[in-house]
Amino acid sequence: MDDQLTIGQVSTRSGVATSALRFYEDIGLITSHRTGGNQRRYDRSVLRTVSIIRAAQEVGLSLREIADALDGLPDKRTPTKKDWSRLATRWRAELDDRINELMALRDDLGDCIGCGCLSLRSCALFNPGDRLSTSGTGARFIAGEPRPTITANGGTLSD
Amino acid sequence: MDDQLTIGQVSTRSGVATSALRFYEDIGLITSHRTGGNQRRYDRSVLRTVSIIRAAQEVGLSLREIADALDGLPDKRTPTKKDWSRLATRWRAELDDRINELMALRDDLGDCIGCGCLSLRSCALFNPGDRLSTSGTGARFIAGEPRPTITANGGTLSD
DNA sequence: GTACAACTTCAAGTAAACTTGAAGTCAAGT
DNA sequence: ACTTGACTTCAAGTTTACTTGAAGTTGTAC
Repeated sequence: MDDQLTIGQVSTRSGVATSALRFYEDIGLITSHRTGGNQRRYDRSVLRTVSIIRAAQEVGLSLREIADALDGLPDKRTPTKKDWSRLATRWRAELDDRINELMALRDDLGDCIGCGCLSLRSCALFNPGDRLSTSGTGARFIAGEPRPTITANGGTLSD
Repeated sequence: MDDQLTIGQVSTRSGVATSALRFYEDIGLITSHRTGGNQRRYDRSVLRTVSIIRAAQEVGLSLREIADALDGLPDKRTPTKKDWSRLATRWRAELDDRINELMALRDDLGDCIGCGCLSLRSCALFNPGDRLSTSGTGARFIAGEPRPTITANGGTLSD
């Protein structure tokens, strides 16, 4: 009946471990206030924020990026309908990019399976240079995936 | 003119840092032999293996999973055309799954943008339980993404 | 035959996103 | 009042996929 939720309740309802919730708070993704006895109490709106965090993670964003997006909101931390709409629109675009990348890779794989391209002369999969140049502009590597330190020369592999 | 490649040459041709190549060798993904002076020399086929490793990573597999797949080959380590075809087929299926997941998420995002579902009653994005039950069987979480330790109860969030 | 880039090993560091454990405090039911 | 589960902090540990650095060796071009 209380309008405030304990960390355990938030955990149960959101499916996110209490340790993760504390961690999110440490890095400023969510906020809480405290009881007299120093226990956290959460506003119900934290459930929305946590859901947004998880959705954004599934899109492929790092917590840092999510925090930045949330910090950029005019009225901090608890996104309004409009805020959410804007975030969703932006994230959807990133998601589109990632989907397109994966579909291109899938096509490559399909070609490889069909053409027996282990001879590799014409296989896009075996030509990193080609891949990079054909997947358009924008982020090429997903978060956490380190960029290659040396640019591939795109040389074809001889069999 | 030598048929053997130094680690630097493999790095340049594959776009993979020398430190990464040594690391791959440490964990058994690739092999080399040594010169009299203890320097690594690679067979040209290592380029194929490295390409496969990178492609598989892009699909979302961990190095451990890749190593397992490569170890499972009848004639270890350097996949033949047929091996490659089989790997590619399997990985393409995983890629399909991941793409489908992301497209479902994209649709959810699209719905959210359109419907102003911050009231959240009907929004798939805000209902982890629904998401899990609608995305079919098979791997639900990509490699490296830790499983939630507590299962979501799928409760809807009140606004 | 010497300079110098490229190589060697090994230990330690890095980053993200958390989890685990210890040692103690709080809240709620009986 | 007392028990017990839920909570607190803080430091350290975990995993993946590498990178960095130190200290020394090799290969090759001149």
